[in-house]
Amino acid sequence: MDIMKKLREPLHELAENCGLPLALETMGERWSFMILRASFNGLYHFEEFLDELGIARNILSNRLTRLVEGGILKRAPCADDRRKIEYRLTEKGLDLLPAMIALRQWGERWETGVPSNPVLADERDHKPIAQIAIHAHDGRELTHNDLCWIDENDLRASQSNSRDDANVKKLAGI
Amino acid sequence: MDIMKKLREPLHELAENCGLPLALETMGERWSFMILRASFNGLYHFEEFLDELGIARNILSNRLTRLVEGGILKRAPCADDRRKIEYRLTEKGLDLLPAMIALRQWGERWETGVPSNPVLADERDHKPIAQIAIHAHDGRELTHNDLCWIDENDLRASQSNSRDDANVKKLAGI
DNA sequence: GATTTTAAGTTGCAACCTAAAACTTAAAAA
DNA sequence: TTTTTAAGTTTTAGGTTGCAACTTAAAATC
Repeated sequence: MDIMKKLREPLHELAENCGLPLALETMGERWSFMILRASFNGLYHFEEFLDELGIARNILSNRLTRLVEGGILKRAPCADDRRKIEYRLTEKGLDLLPAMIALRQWGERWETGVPSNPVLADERDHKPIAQIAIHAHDGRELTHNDLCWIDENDLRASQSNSRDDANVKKLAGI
Repeated sequence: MDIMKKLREPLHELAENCGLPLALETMGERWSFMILRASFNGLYHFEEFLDELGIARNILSNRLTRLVEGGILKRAPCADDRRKIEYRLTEKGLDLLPAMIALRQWGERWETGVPSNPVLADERDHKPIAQIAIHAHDGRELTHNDLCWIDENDLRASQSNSRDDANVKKLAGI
């Protein structure tokens, strides 16, 4: 049945201790983020995605299947109409919101001519949300200059004393 | 010369006022984020990317060209060795770091068996950075339940008084 | 100075994936 | 009972990816 198999070499085979290749396994596909965005905007059904995205039927079918297999969406037969199937975000899917907003904000900031309307806001006071940023454990905002890589083992060991050098590597290329 | 043309329909034609499709135009390509990550890790040269990523030569060549065209990397001939070319992150490229870390953290959290080592930390105190999250303008952390869409026009108009309903749309599907 | 090696690409080709349109199946509406 | 709707498959053409071999220019080595 499933004629569209995934024979591409998985990205994550190559990079051991990093979540990024794993994340890209499903979300790095063309259309994945657009489908996710449509889900966040309240679309549930196959034909709705079809109309909204202008994607081909077979590709949509394939991508939805992959998102379901990846645990990002869940399929649920519709109670009142047994032809219909609802695609809904799982907790795992909902948890992609910060990444998606970060990408969206980046696109707004750097790609020309995007007035960005409507705007994502806090429901409490209706003010636009802050830019997604990197924060230290105590809330200070950090830039790429403030970051370094440290080895998991040194983390546990050093809690406050110990020599300061250990396996600290400055984030290069910046 | 450039035999690999981009004939795919651009994603952003379909979705007017949103930065996401624009962002995905370049970063939605397979390998784009992996190349970006390699750049953040201090790789500059073609052959370095080749060894690190296990990508095909021609694909790497094509992706680097697109990233340069997209203003995310810049090409710079190497001063001391005129065979070499350095690919370096632009400001626009550096600004993708929050989105990339958000994706990486998501991958770590949800994809099984990723011990995630080394860990990204604050250089000042060597403590791991916080999870990337959505924040209100005043710093409160927000979840998808706290969000809504508001129309740009109402934003300007309503500053504190005016009727509260206007064009506020709850983020659905959640 | 001639030959080899390195760096960064191109080119050719087979396998793979995508897109558009037509077809299928089951359930609901008319 | 026939038509319409929802959600897929199948077919087929054409675009994309990946591997290996080739190219070009500059540096290193003999």
